[in-house]
Amino acid sequence: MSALSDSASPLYEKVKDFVLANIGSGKWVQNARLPSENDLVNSLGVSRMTVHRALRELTSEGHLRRVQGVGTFVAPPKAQSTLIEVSNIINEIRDRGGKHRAGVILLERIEHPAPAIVRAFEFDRVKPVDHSLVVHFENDIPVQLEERYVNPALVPHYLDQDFTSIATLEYLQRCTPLTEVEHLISALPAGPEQARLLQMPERDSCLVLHRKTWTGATVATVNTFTHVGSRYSLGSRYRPTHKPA
Amino acid sequence: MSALSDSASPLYEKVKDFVLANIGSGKWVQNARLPSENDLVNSLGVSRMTVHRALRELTSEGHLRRVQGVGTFVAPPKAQSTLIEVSNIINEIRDRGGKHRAGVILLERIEHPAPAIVRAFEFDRVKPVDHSLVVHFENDIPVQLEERYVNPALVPHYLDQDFTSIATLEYLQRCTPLTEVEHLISALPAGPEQARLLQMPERDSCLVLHRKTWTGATVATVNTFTHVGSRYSLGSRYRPTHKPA
DNA sequence: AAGTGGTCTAGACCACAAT
DNA sequence: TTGTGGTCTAGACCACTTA
Repeated sequence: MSALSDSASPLYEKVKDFVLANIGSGKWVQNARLPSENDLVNSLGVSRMTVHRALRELTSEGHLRRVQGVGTFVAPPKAQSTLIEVSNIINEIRDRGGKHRAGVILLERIEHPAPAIVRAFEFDRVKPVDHSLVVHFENDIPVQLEERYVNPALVPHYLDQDFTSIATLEYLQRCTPLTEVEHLISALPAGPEQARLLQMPERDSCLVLHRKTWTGATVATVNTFTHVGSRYSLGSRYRPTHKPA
Repeated sequence: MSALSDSASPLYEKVKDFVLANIGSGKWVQNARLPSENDLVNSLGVSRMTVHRALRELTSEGHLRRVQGVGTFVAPPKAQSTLIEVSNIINEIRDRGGKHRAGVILLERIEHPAPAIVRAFEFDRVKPVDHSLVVHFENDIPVQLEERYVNPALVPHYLDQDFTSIATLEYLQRCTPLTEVEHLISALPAGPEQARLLQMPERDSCLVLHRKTWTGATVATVNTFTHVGSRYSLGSRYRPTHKPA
């Protein structure tokens, strides 16, 4: 009695499917104990290494919990969260097959930044920051307004790069290891400046993504990406595990 | 000549560390070809299964790329993306110390869903779906309109749960293993129904999160979460991976 | 002491790609 | 044909928990 499907997948995949099917059908409920490896070896007719690999992978995928000397158990449901991937706008446009163009509005070093900027960088006193404002076009239609404040102590020569061809995030990551990222997504009506630069009606919805990055305990960049609500959405597909076929 | 560290970790971990050290030091650069499994077996003095497990895990972690019949190569740096975590609204509100309340607007089984719904579920023919519409309040102010379409074949008795106390996602995950999630975030002006249910001015900005989930190849749920732009934003802080000492 | 999972080996067969 | 990675086995030893 094999109880394993007869498709042309590896044996350990069939064992994984067998276990997932028993969880999915409710036969093995949350926190229930699974048969031991040796039980599965006997009932499924495969070697222990194969059973072990299947159970090990299911454990690393979050479906099982294993305790040496005790047993294997059905794990509680996945952490109560799912993930969204944020890629850079240039790759996104190119992946869609669109034509990308960037227009530099402003490049400057601000010697005496406004209090809000100083606060965002968590500076203990006023320090200069570099500032860039770039519009990204997809097929000559503006889709994103990219505003960045960069800590020159971590990213030297930020203003000297070629903003029209290289993804800024790539440049930053070459300069300093970004160890932490904070995102905030909101929906806001367009103000006059957004409306002008993004060629959209004032008061129309913008999708705004704030991103703040750190290198260690130091704030590296403070960014605001403003998108035309009617022309842009942020998407992702995420596979917690991944099953071939 | 083992070249492996002598700490008390498993052999396959030492092999992984050995490989990562060679990549980290620049000895094996991007796209360079690694020694074959048999080479490593000979030079490191471990069995092929152990080498194979180390290389397999490094591949699944994104450090290597393997091609059957060809060889093993150093993978290009991690994909140019950062992640946003999406948690459920009830936990979010409670984490902020707010008072959560949910109001059920509609619970129904739709025997003949609209074409758009049938298409979203990727059904081959018209099948019934369960439908719920719930408003979530934070301190008695509406913040989210939660609309869900659920596949009854995967989630039996969906309409019978207590929508006011349990996070719906938790309930779903207890019923069926969600293997894939797709998100789409957009900013849109509020229509009449949104304005009424969320007590917001019409045409004001909404932050809309679409979420579609799968169990294997089957669509499990199709959801739309609509938030008042001026009262809600989606946030997260992310720390890229780090190695345990 | 008995049962659990964790690791490791030696050897085998296979599918695949390059030669 | 040769070499690569992919899988699988049988058996072994170990560390750990429970009784």
